[in-house]
Amino acid sequence: MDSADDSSLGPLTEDGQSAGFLDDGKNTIGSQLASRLREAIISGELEAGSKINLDKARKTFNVSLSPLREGLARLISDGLVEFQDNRGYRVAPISLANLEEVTSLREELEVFALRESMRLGDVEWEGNIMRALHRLNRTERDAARPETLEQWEALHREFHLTLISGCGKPLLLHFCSLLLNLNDRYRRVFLIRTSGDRNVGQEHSEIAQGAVARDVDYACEKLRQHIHRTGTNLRNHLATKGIE
Amino acid sequence: MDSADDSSLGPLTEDGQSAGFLDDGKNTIGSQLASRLREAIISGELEAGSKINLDKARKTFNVSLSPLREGLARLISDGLVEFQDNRGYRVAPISLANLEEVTSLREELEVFALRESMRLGDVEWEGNIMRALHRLNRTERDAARPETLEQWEALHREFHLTLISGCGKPLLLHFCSLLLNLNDRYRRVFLIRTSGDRNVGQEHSEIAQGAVARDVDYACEKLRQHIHRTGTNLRNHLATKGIE
DNA sequence: GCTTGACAGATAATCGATTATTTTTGTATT
DNA sequence: AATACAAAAATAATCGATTATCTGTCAAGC
Repeated sequence: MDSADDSSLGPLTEDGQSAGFLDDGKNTIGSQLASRLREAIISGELEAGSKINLDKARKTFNVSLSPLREGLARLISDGLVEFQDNRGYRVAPISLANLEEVTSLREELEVFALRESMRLGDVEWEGNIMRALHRLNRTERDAARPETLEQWEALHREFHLTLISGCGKPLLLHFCSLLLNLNDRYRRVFLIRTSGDRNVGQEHSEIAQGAVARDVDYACEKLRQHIHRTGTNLRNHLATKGIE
Repeated sequence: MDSADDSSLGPLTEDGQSAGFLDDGKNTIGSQLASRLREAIISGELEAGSKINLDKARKTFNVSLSPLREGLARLISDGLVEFQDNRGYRVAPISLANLEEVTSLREELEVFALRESMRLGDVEWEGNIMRALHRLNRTERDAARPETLEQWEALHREFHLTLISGCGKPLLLHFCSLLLNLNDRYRRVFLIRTSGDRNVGQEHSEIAQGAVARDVDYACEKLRQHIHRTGTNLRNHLATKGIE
């Protein structure tokens, strides 16, 4: 059938969300579900485009409809789930067109946000960048061990968000965070190894150093190229798998 | 108390949503609520920053919690409602900083979308612009008659969305639509008359004509100025009312 | 007088059951 | 065989009641 393969999705545990943000520990079931589902979608555990059967999901996660809908509603804001009245939810599909839009918008918005951050960011912002860079570059990605991939993805996301965190524009940050989610899904679904002619670690370093040195043109151009190369790389992998 | 003043909000009627988009008529209560609440927030009927008491709202609209939460969840995606676990919903607050961000992002995103539309848009896109422009310029705004204001707002929104509708980037359109919502709320809450030195009708005409003539630099600059002036205008009104 | 903690009322979250809608299946008709 | 329709099954939406959490109040202790 068309249903998402959720066979490996266990019931909810009490861990809440994982990544670096402070967790007030008072999460509702709906919140936990949102985190759990977000990770399941971004990691590819739930297949892109597949229908989400509420009844099955309810049983899988051992929850009632209310928090399930609650959680799914949040993923709609994230662009990871689509919804139609009386027809339910489905995992947002992937496509070449979507990937290209995500890449194009990242080039536009992330670069704009970086420019603004360089204009407004303070010393703490600079420090946060250097820390995020260091942690990222110290983490090895080993395709054989999935937990290192997850770890790397989290730190990579953190790095990109930190870069632009000084821009003072909450809405813009929200948009960028959303685009990053969508982008990361492509990378994780296609389990990309960076192509031979790239040294991603160095690319990150150049961006970061340009940023803290306030060399606006340099840093922005490096970031734009970084995003663009990732897009090209992913596009090739998509083409290989025959996705249009 | 802190609760939104919903005294004038009646129970749900079966009208569905109003503006020019095709309505499949099969809307759920949650959908209708979302439209109803969106309009209530943008029009200022629900005060910015006020708490939304679920129980009162439930009684006001004569619905159960489930569709109420459903509707509110959608407004979160729209940036019109904020939510915190176990602490409920509140109408998104307004502030000078938020207005400035909205203006700034509109300048960035709408102009980008217009540029892309001019690159990709076809003759139908051009036609849609001219129609939207004509309908907008034919509609008078009379502060004495609220229905003309609503009408004008709907057509104005339609015009701006049509301008950028040729860009071929659904996500970008979504962002712009969201920003337009936020922007329109400021205008409607502050019931702006355009300042004397502006002829908004002419501004719209210039943008539209530049767009269909494919004079990229001209049209984009006119649009940017148009957005910027609106921002400045609104900022002054905000300052007058003592909002920071 | 000020803080702390227990209680009560208010509010939000969740559940299980019911209702509405869609989708599938089977059958009769052309 | 293809189409159209009707009944049945599957699925989504909603409801009313229950449970969990939060917030304000008041009294006891310092």
